[in-house]
Amino acid sequence: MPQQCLFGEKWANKNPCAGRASAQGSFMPELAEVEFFRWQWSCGMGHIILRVETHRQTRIFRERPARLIEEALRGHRLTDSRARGKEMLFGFEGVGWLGLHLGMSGSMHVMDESYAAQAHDHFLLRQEERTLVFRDPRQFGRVRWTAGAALPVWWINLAPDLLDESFTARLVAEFCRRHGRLTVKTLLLDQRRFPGIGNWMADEILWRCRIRPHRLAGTLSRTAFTRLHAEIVWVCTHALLTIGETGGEPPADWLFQHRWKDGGRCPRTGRLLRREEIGGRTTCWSPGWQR
DNA sequence: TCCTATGTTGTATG
DNA sequence: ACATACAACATAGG
Repeated sequence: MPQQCLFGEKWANKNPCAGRASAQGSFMPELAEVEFFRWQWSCGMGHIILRVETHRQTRIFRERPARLIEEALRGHRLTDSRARGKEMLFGFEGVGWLGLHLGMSGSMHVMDESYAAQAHDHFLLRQEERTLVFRDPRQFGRVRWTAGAALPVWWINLAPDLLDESFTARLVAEFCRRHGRLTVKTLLLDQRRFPGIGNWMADEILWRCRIRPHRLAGTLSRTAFTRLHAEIVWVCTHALLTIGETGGEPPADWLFQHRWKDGGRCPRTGRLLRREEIGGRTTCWSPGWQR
């Protein structure tokens, strides 16, 4: 099974976190951030989990008891690592699969072997030379475990990767027509068709398409479907090349850099950006530019 | 003190 | 049954 990783599986012995203090901070996980965090743990590949430490009462273990996961992982090698959208899957010698989701505030880190857990470090995998850390203050994240060599059903049923050739403009059009009464903003956040797109990516894509986020999906033209597809692919690709690879941020000519600032201006028109709540999520758009 | 937060899900409503 | 809307989850920071 080929891995969906833009950069290949180039893990080495080095710690990819080294010299990247800013990435230890808090950015919220969408497609590229998830890929970045998945990559962080790659330095643990091929190494045995000596011991697992958990905060057993936290919500991230609501699907499986923490104790079960502790016992399942102990003594086994981390041998597989993949991401699709916001979901991650780590394999252990055919013994089972660890599924991770970062929720709203999750992050992953690599610390030294004697690292002491901080308040929100709910899940620590101890290896001989390092500790793999799952941190999540708000506990909207999730840890799953599926025993056995076969890929978990929930993983197999995930929507196709947005950078896979099977993701086409036709699929976008069909989904928009099927849910024609939803705003296009709400639609882009649907992980069943657009895995990995989150709030900032949705706004970025619509801004590049010059489509107002309020537009009902059923009112979009054929041209709009084509543009949507193209910008989805473009934003995913370039987010992975910036955020995904380095843990940094996209360039100043992205909406990303302006969307949260009061008085932020559209990089294309220079006009003030507007923020409104659409479908329960704060949405940023550029009046006059998006129609 | 009150408001916000880049996500998902269970439940209510149409 | 099906699609859509929204409160709830838990914590930190402005």
